[in-house]
Amino acid sequence: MDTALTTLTTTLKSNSYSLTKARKTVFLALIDKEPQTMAELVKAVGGKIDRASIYRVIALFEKLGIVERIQIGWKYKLELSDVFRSHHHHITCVKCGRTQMFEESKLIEFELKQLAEEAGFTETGHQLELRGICTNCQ
Amino acid sequence: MDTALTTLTTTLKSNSYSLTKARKTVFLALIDKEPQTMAELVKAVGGKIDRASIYRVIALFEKLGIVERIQIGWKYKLELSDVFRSHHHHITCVKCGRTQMFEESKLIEFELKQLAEEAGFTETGHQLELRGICTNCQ
DNA sequence: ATATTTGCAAAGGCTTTGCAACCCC
DNA sequence: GGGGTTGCAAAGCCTTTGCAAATAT
Repeated sequence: MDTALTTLTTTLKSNSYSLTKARKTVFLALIDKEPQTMAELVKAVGGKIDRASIYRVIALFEKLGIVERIQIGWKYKLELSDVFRSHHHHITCVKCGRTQMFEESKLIEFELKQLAEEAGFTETGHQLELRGICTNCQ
Repeated sequence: MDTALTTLTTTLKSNSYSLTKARKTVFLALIDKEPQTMAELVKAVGGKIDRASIYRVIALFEKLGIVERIQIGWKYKLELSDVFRSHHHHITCVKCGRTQMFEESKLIEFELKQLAEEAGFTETGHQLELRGICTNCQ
């Protein structure tokens, strides 16, 4: 986590942004946590940081690749990007709504790159969202 | 397209819903079209159908599996589901924003099912969103 | 005929914006 | 000190909801 803060500072500095109280607070609220909705994030740091600033910090973090917006159904949640966590995706139970992460296989990653190429694109990233029924709900 | 309308009617009827003017109009605005945002859809049929009704029709169509909400970045667009179009996904150019569809491979589909199983889930569906740079923008 | 569906208008959320005060380097 | 940032309040979207009128079978 100390390393993480250093990485954050470096990323900000190298893009000519400063490490402010708001940015640090939002970052700490995201680290080592499950993906959060904006509402949850606002609840978590709302007392300290203004709603509008949270939105601005998240927008900046997304631009700098610090945060990723992942889709859960038609809503989205926020989590730190692959720089701070290993590359993964999520599967959500359509019955109970529980979300769980899983590592992606190298094979699929390779194939996705290939698919993109066949379509005439150079892949720069992807998002994968699985839906299913979890063990408890079967 | 005549077949499509028949399928629509059947799907509605078998769920005890009727084929109304609003539902037919929205359906026709979606058929054989690129994925549309809600705003575009409203613009397309807005003169004829009220905004609120369009939302209600889309909600119903989603529930019945007639329409799918696909993610493009952090927005969503609407298109007819696999029942009316073959199963596919989209790739979006991060530079020019153009979205293109591509067929998914059986291999990937199989692997996704497997991944879900390893996580303890029975897969019921998935969404895949690729980002990349298209030929024109390279 | 009557249960469903629509249009209208209004409310509810979420997100963005302008601007003065404030903070970081 | 001075430009980048924040908080506040207000505005802007997008989406949902209640209800009376219109429609489908």
